[in-house]
Amino acid sequence: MVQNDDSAEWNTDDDLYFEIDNFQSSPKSSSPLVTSLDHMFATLVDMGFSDDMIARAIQENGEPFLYVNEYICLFSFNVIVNDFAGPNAETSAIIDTISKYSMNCEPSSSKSKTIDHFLAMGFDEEKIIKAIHKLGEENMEEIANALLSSEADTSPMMKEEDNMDWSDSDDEMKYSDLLSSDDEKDQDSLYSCNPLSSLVKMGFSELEASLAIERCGDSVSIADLADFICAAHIAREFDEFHIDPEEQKPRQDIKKRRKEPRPSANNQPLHLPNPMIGFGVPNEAVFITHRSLPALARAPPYFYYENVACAPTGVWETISSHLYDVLPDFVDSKFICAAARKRGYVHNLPISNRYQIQPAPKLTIQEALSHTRKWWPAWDTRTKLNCILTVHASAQTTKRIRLELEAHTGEPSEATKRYVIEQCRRWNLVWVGKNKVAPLDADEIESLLGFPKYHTRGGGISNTDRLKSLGNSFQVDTVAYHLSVLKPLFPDGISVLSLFTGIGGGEVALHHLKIPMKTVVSVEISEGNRNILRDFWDQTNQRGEFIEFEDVQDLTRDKIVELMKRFGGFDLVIGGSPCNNLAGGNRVSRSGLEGEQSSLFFEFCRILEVVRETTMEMRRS
DNA sequence: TAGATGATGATCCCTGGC
DNA sequence: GCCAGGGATCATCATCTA
Repeated sequence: MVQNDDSAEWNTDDDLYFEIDNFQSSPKSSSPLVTSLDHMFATLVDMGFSDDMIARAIQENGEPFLYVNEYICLFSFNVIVNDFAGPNAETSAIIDTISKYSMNCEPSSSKSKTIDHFLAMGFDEEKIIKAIHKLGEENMEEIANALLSSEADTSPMMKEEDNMDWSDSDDEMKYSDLLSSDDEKDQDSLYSCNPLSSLVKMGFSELEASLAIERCGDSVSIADLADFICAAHIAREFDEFHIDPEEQKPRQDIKKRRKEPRPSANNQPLHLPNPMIGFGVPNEAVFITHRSLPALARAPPYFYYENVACAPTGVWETISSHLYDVLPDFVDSKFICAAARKRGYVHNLPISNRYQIQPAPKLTIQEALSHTRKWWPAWDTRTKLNCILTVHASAQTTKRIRLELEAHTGEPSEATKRYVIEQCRRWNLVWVGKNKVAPLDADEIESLLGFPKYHTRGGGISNTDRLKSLGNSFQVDTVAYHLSVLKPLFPDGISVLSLFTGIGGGEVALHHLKIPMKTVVSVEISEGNRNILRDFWDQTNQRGEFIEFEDVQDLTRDKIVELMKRFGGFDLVIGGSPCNNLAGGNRVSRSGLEGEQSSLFFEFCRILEVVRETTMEMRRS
């Protein structure tokens, strides 16, 4: 079982990380733990249950699991924490759970979902069905590989960056694969005669091919047209693929409720997915493991950009177009922790084999803030907090609520309940006593956002600034989930260029993932935030080199080149530029990407481009 | 003077009704 | 398909207070 004990803080549980780390770095070891788990897993597979069902059943019975490398590793925390209690102790309960899944499973729903998924990617239905029949519908990745292989002759640009052998530790090999652009040129010349017929031959429908040509113009390459169609497929998957099968209805029954978004420069409107789980979150059984990354985005280094999802119309289209047309991974952190945080992440990271750092965050307010549980009235049914902002409720607000509640001797009136709930939602209030609500304090926010306890405490930063910095930060568990794919790629450590570092959410995520940081060049305007990160660096005994800059504009081309030559380049450029002019909470200057602060996004693009160019030059020489 | 407090809408999206 | 209503949102700024 995952420990409920609050003492299991990130910063004090190094032993636990050590065990996880060892387990992941040698997944094929013959330790009793792995042997037993492998045996149980193999036995259940032999019994005809799918990997997914087994994993879900084990999770439901209290055994979290991790996706490691190319296969699922079952992982028992009580084994580690309590010195191997034995995975077989709950095997019968797990089998019972799987049996229920099997009995309750609607074959058509899951299979149609798998078929729909690959249909949306443009594969032939007959081939999909054959692949599912041969490999099992739950083996999404193998099905995708099989389909890609079968399509290779007719659809060369469908090769996926995720199909690379990530276990290969030779970075040069991986990047050379990424950098290979000759294939792109060849395929363009191959299909340059008639774009429409070429796209149809590649398996796209005539309608979507002609639509792509109409949208993009007939002068663009076949590869770009194919990328456009694939991008549209993925965007559609955001809206449809993740819908609960129980709620999924025929397309003609879905009411069109949204206004048509303003088209972007490349005529590609972006939708926020509902539910907002992007390419997948840890607790969802279904997630996308492959995507078509535009050729331009495949060049090193890896980049990871974050900002608020609910930005003014057209902003994400602009961001995407400036970051090599990579589609944002829109994720609401409420699927990963107890607080909502709707963010868009544009990155060129692989998306398969992600895993969550353990122990996983608590998913409900009552679990995450257990000290509030006994005061929580039954009529306040909230289980998730709203987004943690930079401002919090005034004492007047909580006083008004207390007086309103104290006016009733028993159960409050319905009007009072409505008022209190509305205020609680608006200001993210939690129950701290009888008739007493309070805003979250900084310590609680640190915990909810996945930071080590007291991460922002001390160092001369005021409480107000502490709350402001936290409100502007990453949700560490969400970012760590995305960055987890880097773990097998950089076993010897990673060099990071961290822009708009804030209080170091990216660095904390890498530390939690136990990815050694060889170099961190950090750029952060706030002195208080720089102090916080420097303290973190010292307190966690980092051995790498740590360099700070105050302003992104100090990172001139010459400076970047100098730093890259000194450190051998950067493996990851990470950052979330200011959202001040994008955030809904801004009543004064929500002026979009052209705003005073948010226009710094273009500095992120400038610096990333210099790093990419310099990386190319360094690899050529 | 630094830090804390409290009042200040706009925008986007979803829901539900017609 | 349209529209009104409501919920949610990495905030800003003037004023107060110690």
